[in-house]
Amino acid sequence: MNLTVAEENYLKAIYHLSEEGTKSVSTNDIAAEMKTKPASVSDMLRKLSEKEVISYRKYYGVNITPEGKKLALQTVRKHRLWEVFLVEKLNFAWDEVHEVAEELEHIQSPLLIQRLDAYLNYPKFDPHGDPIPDEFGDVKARPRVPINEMEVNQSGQIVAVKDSSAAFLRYMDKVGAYIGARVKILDKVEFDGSVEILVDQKKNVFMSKDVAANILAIQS
Amino acid sequence: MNLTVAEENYLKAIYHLSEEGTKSVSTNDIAAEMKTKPASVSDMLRKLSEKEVISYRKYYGVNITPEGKKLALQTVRKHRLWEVFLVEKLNFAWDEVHEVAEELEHIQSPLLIQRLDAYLNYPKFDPHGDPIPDEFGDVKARPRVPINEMEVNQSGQIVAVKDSSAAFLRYMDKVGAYIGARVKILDKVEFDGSVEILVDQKKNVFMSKDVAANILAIQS
DNA sequence: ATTTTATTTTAGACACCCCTAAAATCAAAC
DNA sequence: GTTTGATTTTAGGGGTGTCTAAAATAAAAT
Ligand SMILES: [Mn+2]
Ligand SMILES: [Mn+2]
Ligand SMILES: [Mn+2]
Ligand SMILES: [Mn+2]
Repeated sequence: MNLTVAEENYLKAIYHLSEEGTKSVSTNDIAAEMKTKPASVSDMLRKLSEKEVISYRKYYGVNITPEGKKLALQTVRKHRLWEVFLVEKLNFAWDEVHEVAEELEHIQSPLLIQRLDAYLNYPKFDPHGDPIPDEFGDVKARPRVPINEMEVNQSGQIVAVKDSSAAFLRYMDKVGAYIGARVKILDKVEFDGSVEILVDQKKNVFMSKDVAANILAIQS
Repeated sequence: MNLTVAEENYLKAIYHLSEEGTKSVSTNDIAAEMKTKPASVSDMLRKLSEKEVISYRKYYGVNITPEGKKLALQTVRKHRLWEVFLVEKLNFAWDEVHEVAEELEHIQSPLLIQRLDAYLNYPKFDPHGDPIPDEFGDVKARPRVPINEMEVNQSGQIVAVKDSSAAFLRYMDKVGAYIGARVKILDKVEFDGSVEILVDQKKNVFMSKDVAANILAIQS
């Protein structure tokens, strides 16, 4: 099955939205994710459905098929490998890679990806801590907890961010919260869920629940 | 001026054809180069003309404008830098890079190209010996002579190939004629222009005029 | 059960890029 | 100068992907 660039982008979005919840994905959600209008989404859903990468009942939302998931994971794999390349080899900051990877992920060349993977030494995670699927689409999932759900006095290690936007990543840089940093929950405010944490054993940071929910850690 | 991928490809083709001769470029030549139909070319010429990257009088062929040349050279620069990357870093053979570079050259990111250039140590030539324009579009031209135009007993060094097709490059590999190899003209057949050469001071190779015309050398 | 509201789909339109077939134009031969 | 032949353009149409406005449908409220 050959997909166009637009189809690949839609399918990847549908895959990501599918992973978030267990229910089928709505037209509006896809439109929001893709920054297009629902009418455009309906049109695309018909095409993706014809190519049998999604299953689709009008008005009742979308489910990705096994074939569709496999294709989406290939795109995710390419996206994340390119992100690693940009950061590790070309010295991009982790908040500068997303847009470029969004283009690079559509280059069609199995050899290229195979060689890139080898060149990068078969990385397992991208610069944002997200797992890189292998060539068969298998993902090594790590248990990850948003730090606002950790208990006071618990320690852990930051392994990923949920939000990879440049704005959020720059905030992470600002407070010294990099992937791999140790964190300890010092205090939680019951009222609004905000937390105070110790980052990297040296810096106290106070953050809202919304921010904390985007920082994922393994507890230790 | 923003060009679509198709427009970039056409403009690059027009640039290459312009460099070959001094006359303006014909619709048919562009169609042949782009492997499309003349009707499609006419359509595209109208668009490129509106964007003022070519000057175009109906029925009288095309000339590239200074602005168009600058844009074409940016695409050429990206194409050749990616080719170097593929060969030097990802161990592609020089006959495997063209198709992939044809896609990679359209990635939009000035930072990416600047970093790639630095990462590759500011290469001056691509794997086929073609010069890489700098960021301002300046090209360092080398004097290059097709080896069928060299005299008997003259020596030189292969610096480029005119034809970069996989088939021709594999022939080059087969006869041991790599970029940088020394060559000496041993004999020329008046009748059909074919030549016998000594490659790399060790291998005698007999080739047709057509083949020899695609191997470019500096005389020494 | 009916009305209201939110969501989703369809209709119609436009930009892009390609095609075939037909018409227009240029250049060469007579 | 007129005819002929090659080249080029235009006309018309198909596929992709987007949009706005209107219609259809589902879900929620009464
Ligand atoms: Mn993308
Ligand atoms: Mn990422
Ligand atoms: Mn290209
Ligand atoms: Mn080249």
